[in-house]
Amino acid sequence: MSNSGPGRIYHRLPVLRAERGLTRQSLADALGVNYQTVGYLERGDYNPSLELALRISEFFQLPIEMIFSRKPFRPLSEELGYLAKSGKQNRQGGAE
Amino acid sequence: MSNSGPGRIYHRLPVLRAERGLTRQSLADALGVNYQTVGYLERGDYNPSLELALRISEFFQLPIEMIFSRKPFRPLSEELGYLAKSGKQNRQGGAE
DNA sequence: TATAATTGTTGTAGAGGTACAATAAAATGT
DNA sequence: ACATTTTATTGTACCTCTACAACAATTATA
Repeated sequence: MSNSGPGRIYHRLPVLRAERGLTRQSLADALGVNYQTVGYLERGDYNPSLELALRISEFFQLPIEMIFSRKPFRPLSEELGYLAKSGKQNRQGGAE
Repeated sequence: MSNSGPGRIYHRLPVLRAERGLTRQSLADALGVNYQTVGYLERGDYNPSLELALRISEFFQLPIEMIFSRKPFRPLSEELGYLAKSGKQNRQGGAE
C-alpha cells in the first residue's frame, strides 16, 4: 500500500483531554466549537480543519505534529524514552 | 476585535515554493493535488485541509507552524535574528 | 434505584475544500 | 514578434467539516 496519499489522520485528542480532566463540552467551549464536533473528532469521524487544528494546538500548547499525524502514534508514555528503544517510529522526516 | 475565533490563515507557500524554484504544477504533483489547488491556497482563496497541510509540511520538511499560522508571519529573512529585535511577534504561546 | 452528567447516533443543513475543464492573462524564452 | 510555460478566472460537481436538534446509551453519583 502507498503512503503519501490521503488517508485518515491519527490524533491524541482523548489522551490530552483526559490529562486535563476536561469534558467534551468544556473542551468544545474552550475551542469555540460544538461539543458534538469534539466527539466527531475524537472518534475519527472526520478530521478538524487546519484552522481548528491550530486552535487545538494553541489550546494544548503543543505543536500540531504532537497532536495530529498521518502515521499512528505510540502511546505518549513511551514517547519519553525511559525504556530502551528497539525500532524507530513516527520520525518526522524518515522515509519509512 | 476578538482573537481566538475563526479567521484566515497566513502562510508562506509562495516563499517556500520560490526558494525551491518549483512551479505550481510541480509542487502540486509532489503533493498529489491539482495544480489549481496550489493556486487557490497561495492566494488565500481557502485553507488546506489538515491532511494536506501535513503533507505540505512533510514535503518542505518544516513544522506546520513554520508554514501556517493564525497570526501574520514576518518575512522569513527576519526570522533569523541577525538584526536586533524591537518587539516580540508571532510567539506561539504568548497571550498577546 | 433514581437522577444527572457524559457520550454516542441519526438526520438535516450550510459552508469550505478539492478536482476538473475551458479559457484568458501574464511571464519567459527564442 | 512568436511560441511556450506559468498563473489567474469562472463555473460545475462532489465530498468533508461544522452546527444544531432530538434521542439513545453509558457512566457517575446520590
